[in-house]
Amino acid sequence: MSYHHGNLRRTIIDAAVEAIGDTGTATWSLRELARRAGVSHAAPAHHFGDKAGLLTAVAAEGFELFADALGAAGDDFLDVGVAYVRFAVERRAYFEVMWSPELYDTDDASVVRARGRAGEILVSGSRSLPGNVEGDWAGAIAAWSTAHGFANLWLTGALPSFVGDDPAAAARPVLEVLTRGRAAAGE
Amino acid sequence: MSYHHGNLRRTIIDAAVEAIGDTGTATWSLRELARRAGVSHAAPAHHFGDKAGLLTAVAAEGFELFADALGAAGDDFLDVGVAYVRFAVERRAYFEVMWSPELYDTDDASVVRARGRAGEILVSGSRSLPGNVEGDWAGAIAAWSTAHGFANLWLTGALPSFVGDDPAAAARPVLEVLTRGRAAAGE
DNA sequence: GTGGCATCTTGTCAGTGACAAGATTGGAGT
DNA sequence: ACTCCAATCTTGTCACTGACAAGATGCCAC
Repeated sequence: MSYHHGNLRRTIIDAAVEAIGDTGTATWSLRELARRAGVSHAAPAHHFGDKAGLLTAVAAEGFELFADALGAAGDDFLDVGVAYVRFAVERRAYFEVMWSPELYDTDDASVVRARGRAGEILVSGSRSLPGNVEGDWAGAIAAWSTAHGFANLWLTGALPSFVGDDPAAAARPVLEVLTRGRAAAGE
Repeated sequence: MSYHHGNLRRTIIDAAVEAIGDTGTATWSLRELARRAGVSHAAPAHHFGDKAGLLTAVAAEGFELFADALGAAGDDFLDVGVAYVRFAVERRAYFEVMWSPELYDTDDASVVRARGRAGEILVSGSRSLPGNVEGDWAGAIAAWSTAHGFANLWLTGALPSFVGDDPAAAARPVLEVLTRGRAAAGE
């Protein structure tokens, strides 16, 4: 092992994401990540400043991955919603950090950019809501809230067991509730 | 100040709730709460064992208050949903702890009891969903998800500013989306 | 090939959670 | 009134943490 690690920044972020996925954001330490990477206890500080700096990097990367995942789902409201839930479960660590603004710097330039990209994709997805009219913010926010709420409830383990063990399959009928009767009612 | 505080348990819980409301669950320490209560650094440990024990007490009390708030809202789905959001914002500290299972002992007897009580009220509220049929778990979970998601998005500050500054007023039209056209479509 | 700079290390400090052992006190039983 | 006991709180201690300062190393542009 040479003096310079070579890819410490990437390694530390990956270790952080893994640790967060295992036990959350509070149970590990920068020093533990440093040990795991075979590096001194102060090395991560050079790249991230402090713990909030590391989590800022995780959040920024998370929003980028999130935007990618939503974008790949297409233009249909249901598909975007399912992708929203799928991302939350499959990349749980990123998702949890992203929505914990007290943990990182929400005004960081890379965070703002990535979050903006994800937001635009979300808005364009809500346009395919049946019966959607221009400026119907209640409908768009209801769709967002439902996907976000379902994802959070799934992650906290609060949902009853009969919804099954496949989050995407369970989310679809729930999101469909938002479309029931809407087209028929001509709203 | 006598040797025995007299009401340390209550005082520590209140101080914890206040601190969580200010800056979250990670920025304060048991020792700081002890100092604030004018008590030695190890006194809280007697009542709660450790930090998780304290948060377990907060969560249990939170679910009790939550059940009270939902119960007081009546039987209408919309009113219960609005009460859900209002509780999340007005008692933010309790709400955040309640839905952070990694912070406390979710199997604690008092937690299980209080959470069960809140769950029953929630289920009975979903029965008033327009077009509700017996066993329509997608509808009930959609309602729960929407209220829960809206509350979380509000708390994280993710919602656009045009929704206003009154969470209850903003939540109502969003929750109403779930009822649009449903009765008319006879579903 | 050398100077500069990003990268990483060593050293240190106050603060933290957790535990052990001892001090204090109110109150129940007699 | 007295004793004793259990709940409550204190003091002392340990390994660990985040944060900072100062120094060592080695890659790379020139």
